[in-house]
Amino acid sequence: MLYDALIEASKRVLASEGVAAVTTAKVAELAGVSIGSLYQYFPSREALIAAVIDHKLEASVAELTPMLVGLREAGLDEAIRGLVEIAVRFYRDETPLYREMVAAMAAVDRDAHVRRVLEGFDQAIVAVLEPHRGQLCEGFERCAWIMRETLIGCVREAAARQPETLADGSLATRLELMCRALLGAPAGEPG
Amino acid sequence: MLYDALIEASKRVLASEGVAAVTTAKVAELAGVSIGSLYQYFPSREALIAAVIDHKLEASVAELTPMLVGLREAGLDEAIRGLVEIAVRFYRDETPLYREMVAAMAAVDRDAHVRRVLEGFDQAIVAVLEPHRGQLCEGFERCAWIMRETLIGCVREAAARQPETLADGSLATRLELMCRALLGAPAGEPG
Amino acid sequence: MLYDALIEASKRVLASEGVAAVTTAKVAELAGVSIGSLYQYFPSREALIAAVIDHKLEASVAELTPMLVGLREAGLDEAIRGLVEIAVRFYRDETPLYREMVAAMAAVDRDAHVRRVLEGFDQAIVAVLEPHRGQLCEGFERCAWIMRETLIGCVREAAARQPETLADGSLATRLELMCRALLGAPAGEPG
Amino acid sequence: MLYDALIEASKRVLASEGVAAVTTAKVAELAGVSIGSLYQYFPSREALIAAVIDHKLEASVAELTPMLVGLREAGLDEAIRGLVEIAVRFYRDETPLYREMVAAMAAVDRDAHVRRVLEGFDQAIVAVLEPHRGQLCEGFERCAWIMRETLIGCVREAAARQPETLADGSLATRLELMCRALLGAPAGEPG
DNA sequence: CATGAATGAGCTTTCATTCAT
DNA sequence: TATGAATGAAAGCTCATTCAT
Repeated sequence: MLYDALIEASKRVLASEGVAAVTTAKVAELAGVSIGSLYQYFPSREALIAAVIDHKLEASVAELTPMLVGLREAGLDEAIRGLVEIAVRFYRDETPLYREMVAAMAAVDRDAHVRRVLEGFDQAIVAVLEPHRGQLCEGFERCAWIMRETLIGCVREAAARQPETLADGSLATRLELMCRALLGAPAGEPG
Repeated sequence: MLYDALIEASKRVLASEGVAAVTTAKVAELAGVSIGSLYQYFPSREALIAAVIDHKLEASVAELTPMLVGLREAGLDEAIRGLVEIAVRFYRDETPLYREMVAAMAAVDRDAHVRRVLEGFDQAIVAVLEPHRGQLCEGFERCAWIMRETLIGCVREAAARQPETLADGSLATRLELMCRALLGAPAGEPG
Repeated sequence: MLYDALIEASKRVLASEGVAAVTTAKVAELAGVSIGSLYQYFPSREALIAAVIDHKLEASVAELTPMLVGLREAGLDEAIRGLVEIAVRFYRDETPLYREMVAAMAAVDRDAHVRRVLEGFDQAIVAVLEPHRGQLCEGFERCAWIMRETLIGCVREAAARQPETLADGSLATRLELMCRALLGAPAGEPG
Repeated sequence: MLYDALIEASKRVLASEGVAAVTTAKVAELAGVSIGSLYQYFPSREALIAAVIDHKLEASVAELTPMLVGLREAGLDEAIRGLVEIAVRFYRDETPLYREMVAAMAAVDRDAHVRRVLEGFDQAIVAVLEPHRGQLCEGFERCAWIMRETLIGCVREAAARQPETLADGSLATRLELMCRALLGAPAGEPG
């Protein structure tokens, strides 16, 4: 489908050359499509970029949701370790695309949508921790966004500038410690 | 000096309208300078934007360094609390400019310089904690970047989407807990 | 019939938005027809616009001819008054469409056809005056186009910029005076 | 001056090929100027076309005003003959440009300006006739636009389709008769 | 015949950059 | 040095037209 080809091409250009390089002509050519066709699927360059962002966010949600749901059955130790692991596995490889997506959002204003997706993640985290509320500090639900921001931010930074800490698991260990402290969870048995 | 006027004008446009709006004509006019003159100080638009980024980073360093140096005398509790406080005070208000600077960096590639600045911050943090190494876990020096990323990331996100947690101090409290856990510091007395 | 629907849709767009807005896509949609079908009835956009012009001219001829024929029985006074009246009744309301048609003709070149239609009108006017040739100046037949141009031009201008002169009949009175003078007709009894 | 070259080039394209053919690229090339420069003098294609119209109107005013002023000293016969003559001399050669200007105005909306210019002409006509008000019908001032419309319209039509009536003076004779009748002037001595 | 997705030439406009003054 | 008019490559977008279904 041309629509998908255009999204795919845009994503490729975005990840490798940045928003400014996402020109309608380049995307169309890379997708093997005429510019005219591009404009039959997207009313403007802005709309195209917005669609790429939305698309990527949706894909993230679709990929992460089942993983998070799977953790609802887990014990507290496993749950925290699982959340950290998901962050690592997921954000490790996406760094360049995400970096450019931040720039793209500044140019296209998808803020409302992004916020909705992030809140969805926060709720999913809360759902994972809920069963263990007895072991957690009061108001732990309001910490979900801090956890999410810390996990994603650190994994991203690690991918870009401290890759060995991802490979040897040392980052994961540190993140678990931080999350436990944030949630008021008792010290876990060494993973 | 014309150079400074141009940097200042660029920063203003960047912060309020984004990288894409930083055109040579607009910057020159805002600086009260002809475009011809702009090109006498900067070889290209890219160079101008890069200079703006560098300038802002240098200013951050200049502003934060004395604060960090001041913390070298402090006790561990005070030190940790102080680091969190610095992050809050400094990044709370800069969110829009930083957001646009991320987009700008994606377009101009200042990575090496950014890395150098960040490493400088990490070393400053280590210097603050050094006196208390007996109370900290082994290898705490290698945690500085995690701390830095967590503090900056969370404060920025809070400024953008959870401002009340900055006002009521609840974010600061949580961040302190996380930092202590990260560093292996003993539980502090309630601040 | 699709043909008529397309002509009708074109005329509507032409009258309300001007030639430039007459796009094949818009016309086809308004006619409830696919663009593909449009091209089965008209070889090009030009041909479509030309057809619209021709259509409108034909309709004018069809509507005015019986009125003019009706005047052949009339006395001279009545004939002149009738010619003025026809111009007023007919061109009063068509101003916007005619205005756009002038622009359209400049873009499509229907000159030969227009000329033929206008000559038809001139002959019809002559036929109305013929019975009274004894009361008219020599060569009055060669004045028909002057009469036609004056009547149409003034009524159109009045409709656009002097509407009250149409309502109170003052324009009609003046035009009658002018026509009489043009034709060398004796001063008429006040209508 | 580039400004004038651009106006001139536009006028040439407009007169010979119509509004639709007035593209920024074509005008710039014909003027021997880059498109970039065109946009330093005119903010848009619309503005360029509007300027061409305004320019032409101003030129007409500048050319006709002294002729009209010159007629204020004249006797009634001479005045009427003079008004007709001015119309003939002036509009005889401009037909194609005026034809396209009508189309252009429909596309650019200069109506207010055009109206102002036309009213100026009407006032100038009144000023020419004023000294003879004793010989004219009551309310002759309100006939100026009818006179103007008739003269311009008929000369234009003659230039396009009845050129011999311009050459042999027969049109002028007829128009004088019509004007006299319109104004209620006594029959003039044969010119 | 009818459809409408696909095409691409061509239009308007912007903006980084140059260079004669 | 400072200026800003001039440049033109390149971007976003439209729309007449075609053609496989």
